Amino acid sequence: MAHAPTSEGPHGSGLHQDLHWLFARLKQGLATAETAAVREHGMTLWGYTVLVAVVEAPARTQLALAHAVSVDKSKLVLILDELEDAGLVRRRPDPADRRARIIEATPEGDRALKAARADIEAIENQLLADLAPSARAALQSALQHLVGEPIAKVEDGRSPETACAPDLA
Amino acid sequence: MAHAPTSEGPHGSGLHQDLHWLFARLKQGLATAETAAVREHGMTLWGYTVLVAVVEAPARTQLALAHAVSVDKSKLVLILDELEDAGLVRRRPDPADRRARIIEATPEGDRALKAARADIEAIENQLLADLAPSARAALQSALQHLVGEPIAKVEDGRSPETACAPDLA
DNA sequence: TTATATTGATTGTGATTCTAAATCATCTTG
DNA sequence: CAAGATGATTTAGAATCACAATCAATATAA
Repeated sequence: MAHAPTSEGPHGSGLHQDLHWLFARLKQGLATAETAAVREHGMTLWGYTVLVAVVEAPARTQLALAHAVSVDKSKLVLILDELEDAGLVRRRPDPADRRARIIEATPEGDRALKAARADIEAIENQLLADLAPSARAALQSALQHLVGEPIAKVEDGRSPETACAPDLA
Repeated sequence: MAHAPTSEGPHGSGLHQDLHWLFARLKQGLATAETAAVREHGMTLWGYTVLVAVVEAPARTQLALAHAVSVDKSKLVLILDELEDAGLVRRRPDPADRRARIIEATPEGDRALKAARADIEAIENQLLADLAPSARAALQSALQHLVGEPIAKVEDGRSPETACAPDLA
């Protein structure tokens, strides 16, 4: 595998060194590992993501929740169905607005989330294990910063906001 | 583990700080930006990825090529169809093995790839624009290192090799 | 108040996409 | 030459997704 691509030069070096590939690959690896992890706590990766949002930034409506996790509202319905069937969240009617449902984690949901989160952190810590603490911090901070950046070159009047919803699968 | 998952600061930003979310989000952002970029050169993102592999690490068989880019062989067929229809690659019968097809880039494919690659590098450079050169180098090197790491905790006898094929869409 | 429009949740639909098996031709091995 | 393996392609089925359509409830305006 250790192919030495001819004369690296300033740009193009190893086969895939572009950010997109690196991100895609790392994301995918984490996705499968974490999918397996959270399944043992009765949820899917989407469920986990939504549950985190429910616990940490409770929203008064599913619409707001959907926006918070960057998922389509119609998809959120299914995710919540799963979570509710698993007994991890409850859809409570909002007394102030009978259309809305207040989503709240059940005690069991809280417990499951804590456990799942611990597992996920373990996975991610293990991935980062070989990195020096400084490199680790630098990575985290760089990534955190980049997610805030608009990516598309805003040529005309195009909104840089479009296209951010990641599929976690 | 100096990890502060607790919701600090102004709500909304500290929500998802796990690696998986960061990677997924960054990958998605780059995916849409780069998809648009390569389309102007007559290819899709998968096509671009395959074309890079074809040029930089020519494989004697589609199977090997599929493995190189971590894509299913049946999917590679469609990707190559696109590239061939666009006149960017050629399926040449292998004189030594009439089953196999040698995939090679056409002159036009070479040109298109160079142009597309320049665009992609521009996009990625712009994304990294705000990072200090040192942080940039650190990020690149950290990511490069991480992709080599096995991710799944190898509990039983499970292979860490499984589950690496990223979907670039 | 009534009428209209907006919001929130859900359901349905069409299109897209991936995986896995089946197919066909060719090669290799016994 | 027969039997199995390999390479490319096709097909079929499932899964997923975005988008429109629907239904209920609220807000707004006349």
